[in-house]
Formats: sequence, C-alpha cells, structure tokens
Amino acid sequence: MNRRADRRENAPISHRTGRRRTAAAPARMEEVARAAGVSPVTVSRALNHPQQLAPETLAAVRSAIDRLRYVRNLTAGSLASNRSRIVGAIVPTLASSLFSDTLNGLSEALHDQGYQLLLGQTGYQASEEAALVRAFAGRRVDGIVLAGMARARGVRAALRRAAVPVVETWDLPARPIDMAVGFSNRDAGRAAGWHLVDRGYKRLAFAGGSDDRSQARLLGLIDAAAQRGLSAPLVWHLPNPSTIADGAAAITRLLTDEPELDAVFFSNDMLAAGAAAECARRGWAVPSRVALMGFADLPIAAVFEPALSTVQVRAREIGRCAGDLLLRRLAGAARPAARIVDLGFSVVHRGST
Amino acid sequence: MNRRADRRENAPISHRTGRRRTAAAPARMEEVARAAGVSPVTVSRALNHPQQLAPETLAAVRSAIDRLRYVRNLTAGSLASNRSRIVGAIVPTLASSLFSDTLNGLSEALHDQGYQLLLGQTGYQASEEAALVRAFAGRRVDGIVLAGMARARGVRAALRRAAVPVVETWDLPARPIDMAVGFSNRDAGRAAGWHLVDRGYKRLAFAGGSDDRSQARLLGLIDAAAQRGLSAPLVWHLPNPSTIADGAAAITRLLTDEPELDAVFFSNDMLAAGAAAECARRGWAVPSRVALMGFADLPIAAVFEPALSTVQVRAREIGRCAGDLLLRRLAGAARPAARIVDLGFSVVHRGST
DNA sequence: ATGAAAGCGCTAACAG
DNA sequence: CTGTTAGCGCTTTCAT
Repeated sequence: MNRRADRRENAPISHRTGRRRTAAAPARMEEVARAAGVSPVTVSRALNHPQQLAPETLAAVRSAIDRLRYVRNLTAGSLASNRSRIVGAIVPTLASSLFSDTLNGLSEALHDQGYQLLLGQTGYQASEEAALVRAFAGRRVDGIVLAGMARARGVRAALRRAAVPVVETWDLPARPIDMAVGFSNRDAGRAAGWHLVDRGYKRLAFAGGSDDRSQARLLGLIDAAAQRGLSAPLVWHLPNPSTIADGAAAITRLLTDEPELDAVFFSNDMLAAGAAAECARRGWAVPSRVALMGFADLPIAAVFEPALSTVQVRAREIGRCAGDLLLRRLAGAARPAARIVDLGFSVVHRGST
Repeated sequence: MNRRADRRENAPISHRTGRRRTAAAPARMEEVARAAGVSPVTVSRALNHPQQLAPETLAAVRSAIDRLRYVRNLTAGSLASNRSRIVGAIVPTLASSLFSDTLNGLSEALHDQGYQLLLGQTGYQASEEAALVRAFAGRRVDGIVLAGMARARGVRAALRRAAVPVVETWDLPARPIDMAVGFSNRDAGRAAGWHLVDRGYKRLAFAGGSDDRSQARLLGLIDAAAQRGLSAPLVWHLPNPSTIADGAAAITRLLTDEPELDAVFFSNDMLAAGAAAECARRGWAVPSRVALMGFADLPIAAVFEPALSTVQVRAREIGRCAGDLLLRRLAGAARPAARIVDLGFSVVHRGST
C-alpha cells in the first residue's frame, strides 16, 4: 500500500480512497533533493554533516530547503539512526519550585546541544515512576534524568534494560545506577540539626513528607539529636506534595501535642512559611517560643518576617550539571566508574532560629 | 545493509564489522510473534486494539511479551502511523510557579490518555519560540500548547504549517490560531485598577515585565485610571523572569522618584512580596504609606504579613483544560469554530491594599 | 564529494 | 479473527 502515493500523487483526484485529508503532505527529503538536483542522501548530509559537502552543493540544498519550507521528519531519522536526541526527565511533581528549577537548568543544558526534553511526573508514586521509565524506554530516549533516587526494584531493572545513560539527582545514592548529582540529604538534615542544637534548642521536631529525600533529612536530624544527647525528635508526617496550609496545620498540632517543643525542622520552606504565618496569627513568638527551620532556600524564605533559616541547595545547578553529564556521555565520553557529583548545601541562618 | 543482522544474528561472531556494541539488541515484535506462535501484526494488535483479538491469542501474546520483556519501539510506530502521541508545550520559563502549575495540569491531562509531554522554554524570546515550534514540528508532535499568545508572524506561520491542533493559553487572543484557554489579562489589570481606585488610592504605579501578558495588564490598569479621571500610572519595567529582589528594587525606585505614589500594582506576587519585604525594612507602612497589589495568587501572597491583595488566576486549570481540549480534538472531535475558554480571574482583597 | 541499495521496527490496508 | 503485503521518511554502509 503506497499510502504516500494515495495522499500525494493521487491526492487531487483521490479516486481510490475516500480519505478526508486530501491536503498536501509535507515535503520529504526526496522533493528537496529533486529541487536541488542531488540525491536524498546529499540532503541528509546537508542537515547532519554539512562539512562533508562541497560548498555549492550545500548552498543549493539549503536554498531548496528554504524554498520548500522543508521540515525534516525527526521520527524517521530517529528510527534509522537509533538516536532520538530526546532526554526523558522524571520528577515527583511540577507543583514545587524545587524540581521546576532543576528542570529549568536541565532544559537549558539540553537545548544548547539540540536535545529535547520529555517530561513526566510521578505524583510521588513508585508505580508511576516505573510506568514512565517504560514509556520513555519505548520512545527510545537517549538518556534519563531522575529527580530522586530510583529505589524500587522494578524501576532499577527497567532503567538498566533501557541501556541508556541515567542520572539520579537530588540525593547521592550509595549504589548509583549510573551517574548522580546532588547532595547528601542526610548530611543536610544533620547540619540543620546541629544548627538547632548549637543554638540551644533542646526539644526538636520534624514535619515533612515521607518521600525518600525527606526521610533522609529526618535521619540526619535524628543523628544530630542523638549525637548531642537529646531525645529523639518528634515526627509529624505530611502528604506530598505539601502546601503552605500543611505547614500551618503541622505547627499547631505539634505545639498542641508537645508544648515542650522549642524547634521544628520542616522538609521545605513552604511548610516553614505556613508555620511561621500560623505562629504570627496565634501570637507564638518566633524564635523565642518556637524556632522554625526550612529547607531549600526558596525565595519566600528570605523575605518572610522573621526571615526563615533554611538549608540552601542548588536546584538549578543540579539540573544543569545532570544535563552536562548526560551530554558528555552521549557525545561519546567513555563510561567512567560511577560518576557522582556532590553539589553540597549550606545552612543559612536567619531570624527564625 | 541489514544492520540488524549484523548486530543480532552475527553478533556473537561479529566477523563482518568491528562494532563495539555486540550486546543483544532489544526484542522486536517479530521475536514476540514467533514466541507466541502468531504473526507480527497480531502482536501489534494486542498492543493497540486488544479487543480485536481472541482472548486466547491475546493471552499468548501477552505472555510472550512478558517473557521476552518486550518494549515496543514507539518511534517506529509513530513513523508508521503518523501519530506520535506526543504533545509539545512551550513556556516562557520554568522558573516561575505560574507556568509550572499549568504544566502540572497539562501533564496530568495528557498522562491520563497515554500522551507524553515534550517541553521547551523560550526565555521570553520570540526567536526561541519559533525555533521550538520548528523543532516540535520536526518531531511530528500531535499538538502544541503555548503559554502566551503567538504574536510573532513567523511563529504563527510555523504553527499553521505544522498542521496540528494548537492551544494558546494565559490570555484570550483576538484572533486565535486555533484554540485558546485563559483569561483576559487586560480585564484582570482593569479589575485590579478598579480595586485600587475604589479603595481611594489616587496615584498609581505599575511594575512588571514587558512580556505581552504583563503589558496587557498594564493597559487594563491604565484603563481603570483613565475611567476614574486619575492621571496615568507611573510605569517601571523589569526584566523577565522577575525575582523577589526586583520587587524590592522597584518599590524603592518608584517611591524615590515619585513620593506621591500611594499604590503599586505588580505583575506578579513575587515582585509584590519583595516590595512588601523592602517596605518592612524601610519602615514604609503597607498599605497606609503605599498599597501593594500582586498578581496570580501564589501561596506566598496569602501568608505574607500584611497578606497581599492579588488577582487569582487558575494556572493549573488552564493546563488541565488545554490538555482536555487538545485530547478531545485528537480523539476525533470536529474542529469547531475557534474554541476559546475563558477561565476568568478574581480579585482577592487582603491586607496590603 | 556524491550516490545506490538496504533497511530501522512498526502499522494500515486489504483479503480471507 | 488473523495474515500478507507494502510502505512511513530517514540514515547507514559501501562503492565510486
């Protein structure tokens, strides 16, 4: 069935089939080749390896491309070359400035090299993560960036089977699948804990999501408390993605359940901001009644009154760096022994602690 | 050149070519067909039109798929069927919660129907927008969602040539390319202006970006001032994407240049928050010295002290609705006369005005 | 520096 | 309900 012929050569007449779409199909390489007086391969070369062509040939092809408004079909190219020039990114949610910033950096890095970004969000569900990896594998993406570590067995196996470079971000896995860029959430939580302990707070609490990264930060906080001989922090779990309102609810509940509390570490700044606002409403002085500490150093943390102490992480750089690592590998760099980039974090002391 | 044969049948020996990648290529439909004792089309049908197959056949195919861990090559499928099941989205930037929320909604809508999202950011540059449309057209995306209207001639032409459904979002174009979902930025600006005027403010200013949508809101503010006989608002342009720090700088500059000012409308809440924080630092009472009004109703607006008056828009719903419109069209709905969905906005009065 | 031949892995049309 | 046939539009060898 020469379906193309139906559409093109016979289209005006359309005697064979009653197709609706009689409109002209877009130009193919062959038309361009004919217009330029060369063969289709030459057009392909003009697009992919222009330096291989004689200048006049190249000019003729380019002019034909412009005249015909030729738009190359990259799908066909991907199939033939087995390279899609697409990178898949999987994030827990887009409803959080954290991951948007990472995507921003990643998108920029990829764009510079003509790669494109296929995006999926998991809603913090491992099953969705596996489904997305499978879908991306089906699309034959050239690489995959994950926000968070792939812990579920199925996901790791699917990633390995996809046989493409993978970058895990936002944490430093002990056994990375391939590459990783981020920081140690546990160390960050511990640093936050030390900060609180060092400032004299004695009865700590944690409020945050139950995703792996938040849990790692909680472990760090627990480490810090234990190291200084304090009792274990009180823990309040929140659903993901968390909102400002969750922060307000959390602080109310925590201080009601445990009036002795003098410091709370939230797993992100939005939560801490919600808590700070609630404290203001209820007349609980911050930090004298209770100290509040956030995470991520979102813009909101700096302008809030009292300004929120937090842990700064470099979300955008994580994305940029992940993109660069991937591109370097795709450009042919040999696979080094597991490559891990630690971008670190820093505790930011402000008025709320 | 049976390249596949080189890799597969001769791979262990590899006498013909010195290829590096001797590893097994992933299974194809044909292997699955053989394993299931059917022909390749039947495998294709098991995947695409399962209800067309006899239950036992379907079961046999599915079992073979599982056993071989077959992952279908969607690139080949797209080429053959001329449908990619990919939707392209173009946003000015990912570094703004506004568009992330829209993408969140869009991603969800698409995901429900097995479509995937290809993402590009323009950095607020029309030339990038055109480049992305071309790139997406080359990928043969099934539809395109734009955040903002396509005003540049080249972009509109490229979109028309792509011959796919297009949804413009975040404003209501007078002459939509195809479909649109959003709200009238000019009306929103006018409503904000009325709000300020009605509360007795007399000397207004505007601070915001110079993208089309911000400009439309400014026009609305100008309308409102003119309608009530006030002098034209003072205008302070900021670069995109704007930051909290820009808001702080803007308020300082505006009140220095024009001490008579009693109200400022910012083109987003981040700017307004930065301004509010700066006012707090400088001891300028809000709203008695100067009233501040934001835009978008980001979470920060509600928890700030004083809470920021703003204009609420439904960023997430815009994405969701755009996705639904697109999917309906892709599912075969006839193209109606230009479809425009006005999701509206609402003025939110809080402490800052 | 250019061309000819041979697929990439899948799906649509048609037949049975 | 299932199979046969014929491409989708491009890139890759290999040859000249």
